[in-house]
Amino acid sequence: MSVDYKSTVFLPRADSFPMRARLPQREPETLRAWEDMDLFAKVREVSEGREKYILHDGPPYANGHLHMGHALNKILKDVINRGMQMLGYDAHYVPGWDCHGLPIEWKVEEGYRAQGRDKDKVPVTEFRRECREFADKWIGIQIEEFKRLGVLGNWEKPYTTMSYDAEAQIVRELGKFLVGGGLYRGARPVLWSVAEKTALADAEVEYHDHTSHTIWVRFPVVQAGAPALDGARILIWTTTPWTIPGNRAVAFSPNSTYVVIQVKAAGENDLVVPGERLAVAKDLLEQVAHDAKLTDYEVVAELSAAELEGTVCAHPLRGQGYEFDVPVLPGDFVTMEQGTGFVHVGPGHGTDDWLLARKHGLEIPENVDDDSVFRDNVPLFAGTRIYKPDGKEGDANARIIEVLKGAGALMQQGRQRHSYPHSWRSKAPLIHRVTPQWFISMDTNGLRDKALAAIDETDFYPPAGKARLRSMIETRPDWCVSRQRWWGVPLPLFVDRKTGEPLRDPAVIERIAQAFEQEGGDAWFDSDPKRFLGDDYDPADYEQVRDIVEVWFDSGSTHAFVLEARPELKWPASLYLEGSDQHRGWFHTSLLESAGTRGRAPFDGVLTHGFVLDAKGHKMSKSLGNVIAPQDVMSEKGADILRLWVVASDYSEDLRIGEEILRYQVDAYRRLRNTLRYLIGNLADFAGEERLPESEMPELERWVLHRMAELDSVVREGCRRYDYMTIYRELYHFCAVDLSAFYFDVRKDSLYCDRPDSTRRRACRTVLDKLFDCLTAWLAPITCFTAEEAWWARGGGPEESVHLRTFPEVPAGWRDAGLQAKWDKVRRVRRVVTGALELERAEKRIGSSLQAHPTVHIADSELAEAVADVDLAEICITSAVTVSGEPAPAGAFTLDDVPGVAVVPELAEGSKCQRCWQVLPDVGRDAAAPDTCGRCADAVKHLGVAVG
RNA sequence: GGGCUGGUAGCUCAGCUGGUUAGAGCGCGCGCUUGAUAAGCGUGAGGUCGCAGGUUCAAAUCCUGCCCGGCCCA
Repeated sequence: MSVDYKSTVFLPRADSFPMRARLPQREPETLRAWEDMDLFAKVREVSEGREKYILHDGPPYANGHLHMGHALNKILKDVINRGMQMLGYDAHYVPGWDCHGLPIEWKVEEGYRAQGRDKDKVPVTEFRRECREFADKWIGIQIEEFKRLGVLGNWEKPYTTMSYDAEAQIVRELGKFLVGGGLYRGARPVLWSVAEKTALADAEVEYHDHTSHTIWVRFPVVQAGAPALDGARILIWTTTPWTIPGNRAVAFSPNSTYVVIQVKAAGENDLVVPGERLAVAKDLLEQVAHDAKLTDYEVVAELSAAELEGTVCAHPLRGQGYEFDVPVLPGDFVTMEQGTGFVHVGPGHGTDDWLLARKHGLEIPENVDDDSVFRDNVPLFAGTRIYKPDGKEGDANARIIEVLKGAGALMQQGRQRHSYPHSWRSKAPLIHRVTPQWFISMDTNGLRDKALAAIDETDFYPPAGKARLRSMIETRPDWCVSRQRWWGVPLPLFVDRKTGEPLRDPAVIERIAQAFEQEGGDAWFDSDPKRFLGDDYDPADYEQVRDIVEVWFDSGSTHAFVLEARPELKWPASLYLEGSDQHRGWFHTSLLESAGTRGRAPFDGVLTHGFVLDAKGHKMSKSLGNVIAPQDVMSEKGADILRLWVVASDYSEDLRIGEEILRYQVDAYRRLRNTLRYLIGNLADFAGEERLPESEMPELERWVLHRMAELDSVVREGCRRYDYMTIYRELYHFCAVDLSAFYFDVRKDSLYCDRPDSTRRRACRTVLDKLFDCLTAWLAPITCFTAEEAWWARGGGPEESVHLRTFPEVPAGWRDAGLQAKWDKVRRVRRVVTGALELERAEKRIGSSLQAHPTVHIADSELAEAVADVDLAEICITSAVTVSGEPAPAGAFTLDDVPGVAVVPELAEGSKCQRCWQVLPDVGRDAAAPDTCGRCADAVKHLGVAVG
């Protein structure tokens, strides 16, 4: 009997964009399509001549698979690049890799050990070749992994620090410091790995717990600064007995008070002599007495720090080869946390010590050799060893303790577990020792000041990065750029055998650079020195340095051999973007390198992101089993999910990731995808002629346009400020709350049932078309795969890829604050209606809201005015609404936060239209379309559909 | 141990220079729809704003200490 009108309803058709996204399968297909069309080249083509935006890639290290930190870093870079590109810039992104250095060298050595080969019997260049191959292999792997994340860049021509041109330029950069006098050879304490026989960079050091000897040693006063010290002994405490032979001073805190005590008795401690007088810090007296088991003592004097000045001690081993004086000096680094308040100073074994010694012109002994063995000239201890190659303790400490005991200098000994520096590779404990190393001076040529000034000229995101970098530059010591290893750029230095001075000749440097450009750094080892020295110098007069350049200088020079060398880029970079650890890493060294050679930073802006933590906010680690690999997310959920996670998170802090968090992103993704799908479905047969000028549109449409104008600002501003979290939140809210829950829901009736030529439907579809245009563009930097899929699903636009577009221009006229204010009020009234209907549903009086005909009593004049010319039935999705100015009857439905509105729900009169399901009085009047309302009957007839 | 940084509902985030019952979305519970359906709509319940003090008429917002996390450094 009843007619099936479904075929006359214009339901969305979105087969080309299914909800089942299958991202793990589809994304690789999209990638292939991009490769086939050479998307990156095309993007470059369309942006030719535009202002450049250059995000210079901080090079990841070429070993191992990507982890979540890499994924975060590269996705963030990609989102920003794409955003700037769509903002209208030419954002040419060149990825790069850091290739030299110990980790790779170590890996290759591990292979040697496994094969029983001896590294020392392999020619340097063969070893280096294997390192190069190792790096090459991992670059290839990482390229594929980065591409899978959706990262768009110049993968055809990435940069590497081991390319010949890079190695050559690194030599030239170092040459600038050399010729300018900023590079010098110095002896100063470095953290030295006995196991690897090399100095380590700060970044190569890890702190682990380590059990050390602790000793309390007495230094006899030979020249008292204050009478109370006459004949007394100064007590020091240290965890490194082996530094005692290197002692040259004792330091005290200039802000503390000290005491002299007389020992009366000591229990179970025959190393203390009753009657002797000892000087210690007042605050630490009790602790010292307890540790040294002084059972009875008396404070005989109290001394200010100033009274200590001028005091001189003897070395505790005076008479056995240690005859020099040991001055007692003020030192800011002395703390009252542990020990005695006096710190023994070994200028060769600590930075504080070294600085103090330099300040007071003390000797800086080089007591220990590469193997941590005391040299022949060290009395009593020559030949003893601090650490064995496997990191175990040698015989030095025991011997020193024994000798101190014999000399009556030792007062007490023990052990303490504490944090201690270790090598990141061998995990062996390190020592501080002075070695001849090459340094870039922070002060020659005003490098520190230049760098600090450059920081002030730089924009930091978030701003806190500025202070962080600044404080590091302010306090850092000279930059040690030499390493005693094989895999790196050779230090291009010849040292005059007579003077010990390096040859500072630009021509020599340039000859070295030329050779490296042709053959790479291997040329250094393969060539006769004459090749570099030319005819001007006699090779016999010079020693060729065999050290290599530390890797941070390599990466600090990328701006020179990438940004300056490639005409398609620009110097300085628009932005450097890395994790917050790079304040001491790449940001830091790039700044120093560039400030030293070019007088300014190689970047206009610096952006730092936090670290990826697990769901509970803890560091990811294999041992905790809380590691989430990007490859797994990729194969289970898809890159767009990971990309959503990145932009939904506040990258300025640490980011958490976990199963629940990812599931949340999957849900969010589905919502966004469904929004696109709804647009595509309702625009399936949209023709350009259908478009309606904005001026002829209903207010509801113009309200959507207004919202689009707002979103446009959010997107553009967010891109400029790298604030994607806000973009994401606003976009999502717009899709879920404004569109899906309101606009789409309200306009469903019109889209499905109105005549295609009706103004209302045409206006709506015009807006849907604009929405599609905007949303695909706005989402393109974020969900790059899905935005493209949607773009293609509609048959594509004028551009063959969504990524060739820029953000659509949104006419300023779309903004209408008055309309916004009015429709906010309309929606407030709507909420009261939907609330009332919910009660009706609970009471089972209605199911669909179309069954209702509420009466809305509005006492609030502003709300009444807002609603006056609005079809509330349409907006509330009911079949009818009666608006009344009469006072509401008792029991009418109200909401506390919408005063002045009361709703009395009733059932709609009439019968249900079989086409639009509204309940209307005029259903069934037109025999040509039985059981339909007037609007639908007209639509059906217009369609010319045979009914019945 | 030091510097920097953070700790707001189950989750991701808003809450500006202190001022009514701390917000949003998601998730969850309940209901509707079954013509966005591996969808959509409505609605409800969730928070001692890390803890403890203090300043103030008033603090999630300011101060101090502590606890827990992170980065960097020693």
